[in-house]
Amino acid sequence: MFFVYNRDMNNVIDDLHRKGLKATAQRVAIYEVLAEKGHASAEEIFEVLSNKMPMLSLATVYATLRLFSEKGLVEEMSIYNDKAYFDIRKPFHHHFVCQNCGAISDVDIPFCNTLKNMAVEQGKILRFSGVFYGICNDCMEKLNNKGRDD
Amino acid sequence: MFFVYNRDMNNVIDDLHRKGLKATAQRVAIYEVLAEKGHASAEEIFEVLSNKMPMLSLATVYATLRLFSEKGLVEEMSIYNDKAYFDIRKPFHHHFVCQNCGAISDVDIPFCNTLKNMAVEQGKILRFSGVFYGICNDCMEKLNNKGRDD
DNA sequence: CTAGTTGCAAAAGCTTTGCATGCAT
DNA sequence: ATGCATGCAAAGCTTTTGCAACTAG
Repeated sequence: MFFVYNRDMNNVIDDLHRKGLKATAQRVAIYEVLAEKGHASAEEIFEVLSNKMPMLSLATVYATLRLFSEKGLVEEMSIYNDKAYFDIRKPFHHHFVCQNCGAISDVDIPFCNTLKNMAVEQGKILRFSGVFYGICNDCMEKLNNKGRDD
Repeated sequence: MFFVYNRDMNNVIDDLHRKGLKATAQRVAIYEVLAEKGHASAEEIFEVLSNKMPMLSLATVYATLRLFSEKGLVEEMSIYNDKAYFDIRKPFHHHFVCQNCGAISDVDIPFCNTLKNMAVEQGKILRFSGVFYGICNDCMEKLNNKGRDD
């Protein structure tokens, strides 16, 4: 181990060991970036880390995220169809995506039982992904101001 | 116009004209495949049509789907992050995706107000995408039978 | 007639793979 | 010590783009 991202590292190492994974520096770092950001793409994680770990390979980030996903440490989000985002597993929550600036924010909502009950007849439900697409408040404000100037 | 996919073609032509689009044979055909299947990927549509329209280009299918999406004739679905699916616009409904066989089916549910009200504080909501991931009834049965044999 | 569409091939972007090197346990 | 991880470069997919030929209105 030759790299320490922050002091809570031991918790992360334990988390990885509990899932039967070797606690490499790369895995710990990737996990911590995700824990801090909540959700991120492979590229974003790579960017954040490449200063402190210049040798880090993007392929490793992808492999690690896939592994984490299989072990249930993170959840792969389908928000844009051209890029995968990964989310640290939390109790049920959904996402709001701004179609203007691309920002993704969490929407903390208890799982909607109306939905669940009506879908359950299709099969066994393992998870639900809810995504709101719209314009975030910041962009609404900017767009309104722009409208006034014209 | 040198190709007729079926007899309801006139309705499709009108739909396209109403959106200010030229009614080319390719567009009519793509629209009709989508109307019949409900949702499909560009590749799937291309496969279905390539018998009857051997000259059809996959790039045209992509361009057409993007155009339809901009005009509100179809909706782009993010279900798998590696491939886009397109859905004929219908009143609110969600999707069930089988993680075993990949089948996508509709879940007809009125828009859940609990969700909508709690998300509205994040910004202006334009649309909501709800996806249930699980194992469909067919696969559940097959998997159970397999279990018995072992 | 003319703007907009198509087909083709090449390019772009995201993700995976194969393999030699290196490291956690 | 050894099986698993990593890094690198190349390949694989989906999707977009540039451009010449064509066509719907």
